[in-house]
Amino acid sequence: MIPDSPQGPELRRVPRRRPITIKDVAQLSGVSAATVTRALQGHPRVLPATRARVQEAASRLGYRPDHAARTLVTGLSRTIGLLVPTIRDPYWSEVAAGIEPRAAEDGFAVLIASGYGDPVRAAQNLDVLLGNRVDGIIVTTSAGVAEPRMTQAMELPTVVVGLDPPVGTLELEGARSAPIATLLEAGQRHRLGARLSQVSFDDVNAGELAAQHLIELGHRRIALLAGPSTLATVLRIAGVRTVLERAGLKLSSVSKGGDTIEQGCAAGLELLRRDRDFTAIVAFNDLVAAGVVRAARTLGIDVPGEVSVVGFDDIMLASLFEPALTTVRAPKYEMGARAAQLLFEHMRSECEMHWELLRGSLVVRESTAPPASGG
Amino acid sequence: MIPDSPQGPELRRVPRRRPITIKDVAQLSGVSAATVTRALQGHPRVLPATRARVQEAASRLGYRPDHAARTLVTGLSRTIGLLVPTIRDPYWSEVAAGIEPRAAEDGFAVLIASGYGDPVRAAQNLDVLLGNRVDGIIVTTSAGVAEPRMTQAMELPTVVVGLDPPVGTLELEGARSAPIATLLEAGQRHRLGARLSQVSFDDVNAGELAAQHLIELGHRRIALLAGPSTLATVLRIAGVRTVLERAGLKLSSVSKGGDTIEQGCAAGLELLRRDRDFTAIVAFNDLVAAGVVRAARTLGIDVPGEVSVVGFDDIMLASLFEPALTTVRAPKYEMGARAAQLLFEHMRSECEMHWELLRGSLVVRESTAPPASGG
DNA sequence: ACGGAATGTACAAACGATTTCACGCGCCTG
DNA sequence: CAGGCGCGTGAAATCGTTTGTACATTCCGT
Repeated sequence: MIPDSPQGPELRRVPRRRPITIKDVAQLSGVSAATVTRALQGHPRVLPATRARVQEAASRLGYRPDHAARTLVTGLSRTIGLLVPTIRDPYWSEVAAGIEPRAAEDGFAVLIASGYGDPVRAAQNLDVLLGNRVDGIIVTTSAGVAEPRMTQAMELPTVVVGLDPPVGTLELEGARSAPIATLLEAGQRHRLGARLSQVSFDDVNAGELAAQHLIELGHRRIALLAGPSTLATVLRIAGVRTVLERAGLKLSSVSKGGDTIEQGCAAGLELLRRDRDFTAIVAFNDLVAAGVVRAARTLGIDVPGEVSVVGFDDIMLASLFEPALTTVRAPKYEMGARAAQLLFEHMRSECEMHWELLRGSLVVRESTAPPASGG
Repeated sequence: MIPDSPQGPELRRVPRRRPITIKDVAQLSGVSAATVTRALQGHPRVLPATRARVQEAASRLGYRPDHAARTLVTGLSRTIGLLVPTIRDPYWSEVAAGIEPRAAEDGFAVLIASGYGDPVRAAQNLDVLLGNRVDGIIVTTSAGVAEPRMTQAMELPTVVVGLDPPVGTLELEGARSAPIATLLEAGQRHRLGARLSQVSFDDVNAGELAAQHLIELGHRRIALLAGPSTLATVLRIAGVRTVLERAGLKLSSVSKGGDTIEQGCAAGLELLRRDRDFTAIVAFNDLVAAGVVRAARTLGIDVPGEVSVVGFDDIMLASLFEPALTTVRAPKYEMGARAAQLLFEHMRSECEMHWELLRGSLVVRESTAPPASGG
């Protein structure tokens, strides 16, 4: 939207030796530039002999088509943009890792930009992507893009990964169960273009899996540490509640747990110091779960002996921690791969807009066990 | 080198609505295209009034200069390439995180490619970068690029991060102390262009820091778990040896430790089961260190009570592990930032080729303590 | 043997921005 | 008062590739 800023610090015009162009190849192989293009692109109406001659010349000269020129005329950059909060976060770097090979498979490069959860920087960096004429964009909801419509207005194929629009107004306690249906409906409302899809982690199902696991172990009194005020939190809680209600139970308590190990530890300390009317804790994610475990250790409470703890995401730490954390694994890499796949289908217009939920899977490790006193 | 493959799967030519070009802005503001460029680029010889009119028109139309066209004529893409083994590795994603903001600061986008430690894929993906006309490249040594000269031949500004060329031939025991000097000399030998620099972690110093720490704690018998046959391993061992020799000591034992938590655990088990003639272990990296700790726990050996363990890198796990690992922190983010800085200086030709060593810093946590029996 | 496909190739016009050069104007200076 | 200089602007060339169209060749069937 905003016109480009001046080019910034002067870059010395590099005296690169004149690059090999298509004309050089044309000359060496004794044909026109047009034929060179067709020969190299596999156009059918080129004599095999000619094609061979051209290829020979091209590889001899080390010809490499100029991407910019090609983009200029075709309007396709063979590049996709990825906007994440920060690549430093292992969660997102794994999503990114899932995207890359799928893109490379089609010869696409991935342009990475970070939003840092800040609408201003996100918008700026998104602009860098758009300025680079990316053919499509994968953007994570928590990157900080204030207006998803921003990309839609561009009529660019877009895939949104994740499901964490800040829902500040949404009362944590108020949202008893937020069925996917209403969310889908909300998605329909936002529907501005058909070249948009979304890939999300099925938070409700994840909550259900966690709760199910604890119930099967025999726990009947379960506490929960919520995360920040995002849909992910709300949905996971909803999932937990659903399963509990089905078993005729309800959550012993719900309190703020944050989303870092320190916050988890603090919340854990507070929770565990109160008179304990629970035998298990569902933490918002693995970091919080690790924090709770640490808090328990500090208080001399055994995990899983006295309290079971289950987290979400299955970050690398989860398996290495002591005790190794039981968690609901979020298919991060797969989400990236799926997002890339959808994006390519959109770019080929082979796919209608839709919302895809990827299910997590329960990973049972050492932080959960049957309750001591049988619940 | 290899002529471009055919364009791959057909992308439907998107019926994007005609994008706003510079001509539209020119028309609306009643000037020529040339003036629009100058006005928006901050060229000095444009009447303020004209500039204002142009800017107004540009932002009203939502004009965004076409990157491809600009690249075509200027020869500069305002994009840098980054080649890492895989972005999935938190180590490299942190390096990448250090690069991005520096690039964004100058309006540069970062194109990411993965080498997966495989020369073939690395070369392919490097080709994608080069095809995209990146203005510079940051490549990690372990990405798998067989020929560093590949980029140099292109006369592209390049910064190499890391220092792990496979040194298969190098005998682990043979390399008593590989002074940085000889490495620098080797670097000089490879010197093909002056627009190349390297940023490395000072492995020798890191080894020294680790050894120094243990000696200061009072340890006198120290064992070492080496990593894979890379320079990093050799140099760290050299650093450790230097300090030990200065104190009139020598390593109790050196054995293969691998570079994963599992390998570390296996090696740790073997090491700890032998009659223990040491009170501390220097592990190749944090993962191996964590493996050793796990092995110790398995055998009922207390860390740090009976054996101290120190690692390298300070990966996120290190601080969260129990006991939290004492380690020598590798300045990953800073290495990325520094690499980006150097690259930009190269692009502006403000900087001679050089080899920069970034020092680690000792992070004392819980896995080290004075020896029980006073060494 | 001849008209017309079918086929292979060349020519030239895009694509959208930057940049060189040239032009006209007003002002200063000798 | 005139020549020249600096300034602001426009016209046109240019970057390297793709692609629509036109031309030339070969080949077929009758």
